[in-house]
Amino acid sequence: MSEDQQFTEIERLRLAKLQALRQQGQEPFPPRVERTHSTAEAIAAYEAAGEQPVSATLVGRIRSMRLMGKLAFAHIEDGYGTLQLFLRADDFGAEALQHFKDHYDLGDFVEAQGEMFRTKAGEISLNVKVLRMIAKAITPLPAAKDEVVDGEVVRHATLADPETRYRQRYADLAVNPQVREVFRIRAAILRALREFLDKHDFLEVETPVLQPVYGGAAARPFVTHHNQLKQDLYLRISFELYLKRLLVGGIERVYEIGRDFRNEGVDRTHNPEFTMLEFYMAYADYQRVMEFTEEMMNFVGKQVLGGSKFSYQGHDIDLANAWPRISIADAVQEFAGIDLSKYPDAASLAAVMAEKKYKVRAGGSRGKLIEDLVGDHVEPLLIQPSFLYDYPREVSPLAKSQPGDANTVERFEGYMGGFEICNAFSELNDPLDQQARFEEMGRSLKADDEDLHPMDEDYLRAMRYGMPPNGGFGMGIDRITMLFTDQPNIREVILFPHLRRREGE
RNA sequence: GGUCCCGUAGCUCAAUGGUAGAGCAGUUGACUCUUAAUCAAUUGGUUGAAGGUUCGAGUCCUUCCGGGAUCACCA
Repeated sequence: MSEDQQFTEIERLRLAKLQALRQQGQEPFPPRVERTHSTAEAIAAYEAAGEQPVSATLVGRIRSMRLMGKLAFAHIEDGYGTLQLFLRADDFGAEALQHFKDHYDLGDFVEAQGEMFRTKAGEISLNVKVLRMIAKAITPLPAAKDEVVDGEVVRHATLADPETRYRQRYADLAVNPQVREVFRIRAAILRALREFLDKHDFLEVETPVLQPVYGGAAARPFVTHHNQLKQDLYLRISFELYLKRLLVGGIERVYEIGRDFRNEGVDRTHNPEFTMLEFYMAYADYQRVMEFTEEMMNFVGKQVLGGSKFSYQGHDIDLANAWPRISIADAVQEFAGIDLSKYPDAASLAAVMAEKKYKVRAGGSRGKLIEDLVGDHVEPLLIQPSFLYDYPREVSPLAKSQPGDANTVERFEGYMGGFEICNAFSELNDPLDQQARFEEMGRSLKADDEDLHPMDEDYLRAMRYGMPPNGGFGMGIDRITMLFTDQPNIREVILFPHLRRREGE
């Protein structure tokens, strides 16, 4: 491929401008810049000085240009806002103005030194004395133009194609300010969660991403290989079993925020890698964790949104209302019209579901069928923050059974906006019961997939040393971010979501 | 993986089976208070790829690539 063919016509023109700058002794990518004010600071300083001229050196990216014969206007954008540059032949120099017109483009980063003033049209601007290129843009940004309507900046014909936006997130972020805002909120959520947990004496830890035995959830793992050890390793599907080992070690309250990997289908609420918070709290049960969850989410709302109310996809949601707590049995009775106590086994439950024309999965256990009922008939209705509790034992191998009801475990899930946001239980700490559950699960999984044997002997050994009773909790950060930023798709809250590889890339 | 929809200029989008277009961006010129600046002129295309039907395909058919929605899957 010749050099000409890898660049578009516009790019070749810009490369020529870059070469011209170099030939004139102006380095288009200098290593150091001057900056006395951000754009916001410069405006504040000018106002604070009673609108008397204030000297300032600003940096930023050129976002608009309006060129006239002996006068030019341009807006630059930095991390704090935008500001208009005013270049007039009288002050800036006729030759310098022509040089600017010939060599500077939208998207270039510049350093501008001059004095703050107000234009005749009333906009606080920088009357530029000296302008310098600090990073030349070869490829044009995909945005068209900004229009100011009632003080709001409206950007026209901006990058909209989702594929390009995700593959070239840098371009998306550069031209779509609302995308930057999503990730600012995401960071604020993480900060607030850490602040809350730290305040409550939790210790933040990091546990292995590469694991010889995966576990803690029912999901297919990614497999990788360590060459020197000649050993297959799995990317973790949860943190659970490692974090609970730490309770055995005497850490009473522990949490981890990090990445989980699940080799499963991809849709608008699932990405192959996603960010999870898990915490474990010794001497707490699932009821205590439920209260703590409400408290934590209200704290996050206050820190991130400044209150408890937000809107998600047209629904007004309020974190501060007491979160309704509904048992699985009551929820299924109310929303699916089935009294679970009358159908004690998979066959009879499947029969009544078929009678009601509900979807029935072939060969599903009673617990699995109950989960399906909840997923189809209850979950989509739970728009306001709500808890479902008391789950079937056979879909919860790490949760403690209810006293007096071995088939029901002390577990809850939190819902908001019509999807699951968290999952928690009174953690099983009886090593003998745990071993039986693993064996049970091994058998039921074996029927589907011979490869799935998540028996973790070392975890059982840890538990035999004695694990304090504790409540555990897991929450998907991506989904919380979707809710708080009103995004319908998980890819909108992940900077570089996974997409299929394109030919030749 | 199944089904449906989509892919046209750098960006946003048009085009009954009949000459591939517009706005913005770009280029050239005019303009000393513009702000989607304005005015005049103008460049830019293997219509995602490869086949097929047809006198003629952006449009119809097949396969492939990529994306979106939905279903399946996901304690």
